[in-house]
This record gives sequence, C-alpha cells and structure tokens, in this order.
Amino acid sequence: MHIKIDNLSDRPVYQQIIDQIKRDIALGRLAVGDKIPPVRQLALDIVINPNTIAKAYRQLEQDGVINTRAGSGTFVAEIQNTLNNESRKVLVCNQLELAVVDAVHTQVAQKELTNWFSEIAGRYYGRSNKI
Amino acid sequence: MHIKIDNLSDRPVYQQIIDQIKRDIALGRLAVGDKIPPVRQLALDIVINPNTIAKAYRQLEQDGVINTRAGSGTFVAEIQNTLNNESRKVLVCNQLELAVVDAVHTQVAQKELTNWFSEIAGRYYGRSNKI
Amino acid sequence: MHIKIDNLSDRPVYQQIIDQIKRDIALGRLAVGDKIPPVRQLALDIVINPNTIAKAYRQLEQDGVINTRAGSGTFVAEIQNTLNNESRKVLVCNQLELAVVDAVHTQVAQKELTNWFSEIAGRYYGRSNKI
Amino acid sequence: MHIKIDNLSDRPVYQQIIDQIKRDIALGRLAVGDKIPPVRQLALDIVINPNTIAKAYRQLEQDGVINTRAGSGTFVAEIQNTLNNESRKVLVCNQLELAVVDAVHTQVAQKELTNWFSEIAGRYYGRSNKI
DNA sequence: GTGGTCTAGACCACC
DNA sequence: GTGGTCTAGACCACA
Repeated sequence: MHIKIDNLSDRPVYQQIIDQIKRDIALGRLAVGDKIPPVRQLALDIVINPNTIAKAYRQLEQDGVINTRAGSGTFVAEIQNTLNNESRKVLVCNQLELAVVDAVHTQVAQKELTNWFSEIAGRYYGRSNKI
Repeated sequence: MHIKIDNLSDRPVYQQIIDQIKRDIALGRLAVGDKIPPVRQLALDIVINPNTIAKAYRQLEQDGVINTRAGSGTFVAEIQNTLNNESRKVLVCNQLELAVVDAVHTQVAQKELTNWFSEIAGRYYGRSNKI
Repeated sequence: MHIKIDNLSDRPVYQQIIDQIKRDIALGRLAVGDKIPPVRQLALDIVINPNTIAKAYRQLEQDGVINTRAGSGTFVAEIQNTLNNESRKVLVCNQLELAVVDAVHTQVAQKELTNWFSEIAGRYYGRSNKI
Repeated sequence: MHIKIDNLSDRPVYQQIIDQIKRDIALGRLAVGDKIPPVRQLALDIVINPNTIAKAYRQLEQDGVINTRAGSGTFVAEIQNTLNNESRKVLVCNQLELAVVDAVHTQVAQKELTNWFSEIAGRYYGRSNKI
C-alpha cells in the first residue's frame, strides 16, 4: 500500500490517509479481507506519528470501511452502505457541486469537465467491484 | 443574497459563506459588479460574528472573486482564471475523485452518479455565464 | 456538571465521561442546547489530560449526543434515535442480559432484581423528557 | 456447548467466551458438575488462539464459576455468591443503569423496555436453577 | 478562548 | 507484535 502525504495540503494528514485508503478500496487495489499495515509500520513508512495513523484507522473503522481486531490487526471490510438514498445523494451531490463550482470559477469548459468526470468514473467503475 | 449556515456541518462557517457566494456567482445569481452586503449587515442577517464574515470576504478577495473598494463597498469581480491548465485540472479532478470514491463506498450505481453529475453540470453551465 | 472518575474501574476514563454525560442527559440534568464544559476546563476540574476529555467529546459528537462547534463550544444535542427497531432492541437487550446474568451469578432473587430495575427505570422515565 | 465469536464486536474475544459460559450456566444449559471442553479442543472448534481460551478459563476459575481439576478436566462449579449485598447491588445496578440510559438515548418507551426486561428475566429465572 | 491536529512517548490489553 | 489508552505539550483554525 502506497500512501503519500502532502504536507502543504490544507487537508489534515489523518484525512489524507483516510482518503487514500478509501480510494484504494474503491479502485479495487485493496480487496475485502486484505490486511492493511499495522499502525506502527505505516507510521515508520510515511514518517508520521503512530497516533495520527491510529486516528485515521479509528475513523475508517467507525465508517465501516475497515475492521480492527485488537491483537491481530486491521482488515478491509466489505463495502456496505448504511445511508438511505436521500443521505447518500446529498453527500455525493454536495461534493460534485463543489467540484463544478470550482470548474466554473477556473473557467473549465463544460465539455472538458464532463470528459474528466467520465474518465474518473470509468477508472472506478470499470472494474471487478461492480455495483 | 441568501446565505444559510448549518451549525451542525463539519464545514467551518467562513467556508460555508465562501462556498455559497462562489456558488451564487457560478449559477449567475450574482453577476459581475453586483454589490454584496457589507460585513456588518451580513453579520446581523445570519447572526454570525463579523470577524467570521470578514475572514470569508478576505479569502474571496484574495481568490479574485470579489473586489473591495474602500468607502464604496464590495463587488463581484469578473471570473478570471489565474491557474494554469495543469493546476486547475488537478484542483477540479481531486474534488471529482473524492465525490466518486464516496459514491462507490455508498454503493451508488455508475449510471445514477452520471445522472447526478449531468444534472448539476447542466444547472451551472446552461446559463448566461457561458464559457 | 459533576463528573467523577473511578481510577480503579476497568472502564476507561474516556468511557466513564461518556457514560456520565449520557446519564445526565437521560436524567434531564442536562437539557438540549446546554453548554457543556470546555475541554480544558473539565480537564482541570477532574484532573485528566485534555486529550482524554476531547476523545470522550469526539465520541459523543459522533453518537449525535452533543454538537461541537469549533471556536464556540460544545452543546447538548436533541436526543434522536438513528437506529432501527431491531438494532436498538439488540443493543439494549444485550446490556440487560449481561445485568441479569450477573444477577443470577451473584444470587440476586428475581423479585429483588425487578425492584431494582423498576426503581432505576422510574428515575429515568418519570421526568419531563418523556418519550 | 456452543460458543460463537463475533469478530466485529468491540467486546474482546476472551470476554465473549466468559459471557457465553456464564450465560449458559445462568440459563441452566450447563449444570453443576458438567464438564466443559478442554482449552485445546475449544480452541480448535471456534478457531481461536488457545491462549485466549486459557485466559477466559483462568478468569472464570478465579470468579469461582468453574473448577479445574488437574488431569481430569474443567467443570462447572456451584453458583455461590462471594460478594456482600452492597457490592452485588452496585454491580448489577450499574449495568442495569447503562442499559436504561441507552434505552432513553435510543428513544425506547418505558413500557417496551419493561417488557424486554421481563421477558429476559423470565428466561433466566423461570427454570430449575431457582434461587 | 474555543476545539482540532500532530507529535512523543509510556503503559496496557489482547491474541 | 497487535491495537487501545492516557499523558504532556506545541501549534493552528475558528468564532
């Protein structure tokens, strides 16, 4: 598992870790049941305090993305949606909207934006972990 | 201008103000040259500490979204992209990717996600402020 | 708000804080919208590291029991059940069952156990915050 | 003896074993003098590290719930209360209180909670191992 | 002044 | 060796 922290980003370190693990799972790079690196090992790898890694894992666990079993390790959980249709639409659409607003403000043409979207969606959906 | 603050959101208040002003501009609800409310007035309207409003305006000004003319007020600036092609692609695609990852993790079907995207993009691009 | 930590308990400190705040809310001692003590102040009061208090508050926030607004403070949220009927039955009954098993193993008579239960339930339900 | 471990539970494995053995005794499924499986056999049955089983047995033995007779095996002991009245009241009532607080916070009506309690108490007390 | 993030490091519980 | 808890303390973001 390759995690890269951008210290210049305004996104907190623990959030970057969460983002990347969720991304790897969504991309199918991490499969259900896979073991993810122990807190201490990942901390050494990316030169981050173990508590920060633990915080990311804790949040992922709480979101149902991973299962941590004290003493044995941390594992990728099955993707399961706990939100109702309305909530997940709000969640996803809000984020889409932020992207579109930024596109308009940086004068990205609609056609280009749509191409980007299609390319990204294809990367995530054109895989084994179909829905 | 209607700004609504969600105190339960994890997004900070000043950021919600920025989001909504940029959104209104992108939607064409606010046009170039329109006056936006003075800090003190908006602070009274939405019952928020004036410092918080001022912080939002300061950042919008720095992003070139609004212009403050001392003595006369604050006005919507012309949209102008200051980023190069690569930077704005990174900016927009990162946000799109976050949206897609969340869609996958909440088991939104690709088709539905695409519909949502099209609907939102249409709302922002099918307007006077064409690019 | 009076919080007492039992250092001999096997229940972690942060969990004891959670228990007692939830208890005070359930008893009506804390009402919706009430401000609860700032992290640092409570830390001084009960002589506990602020991070431990923060951890308790974080979990309460995530459980929807309180709302924390960075910069302004932490407030009691409205009680709202997010679980379905089945989940909350499992949650509550598992705890009841642990209590009953312990009662049997310490040879508490059924009648006495029932009295205790009624007395406690009365304390929590015989109040303004009726359901 | 049927023991089921829930790896997703936040309750540690050794504690789940203790819970279930005490529950089976309280329910009368295990009677005084019954032999419980050797550590190694149970470890194979439920696919758990033998050390974990041993830890559970050790604690049960210490609580006077089972007796280990070297060479012949491990047996269910007679239920005997070693606590004084005050201690066992505190023990049981604390657990009841946790259950009631959670009931209030998940908006379980008092009547429903009482029904659940009665049903569970009936299951444990309406049996041969009367007190 | 409020809570949030991150670091550093000790100690414990669990498997 | 695994994750969890707790402490101590610096620094930042927010209102």
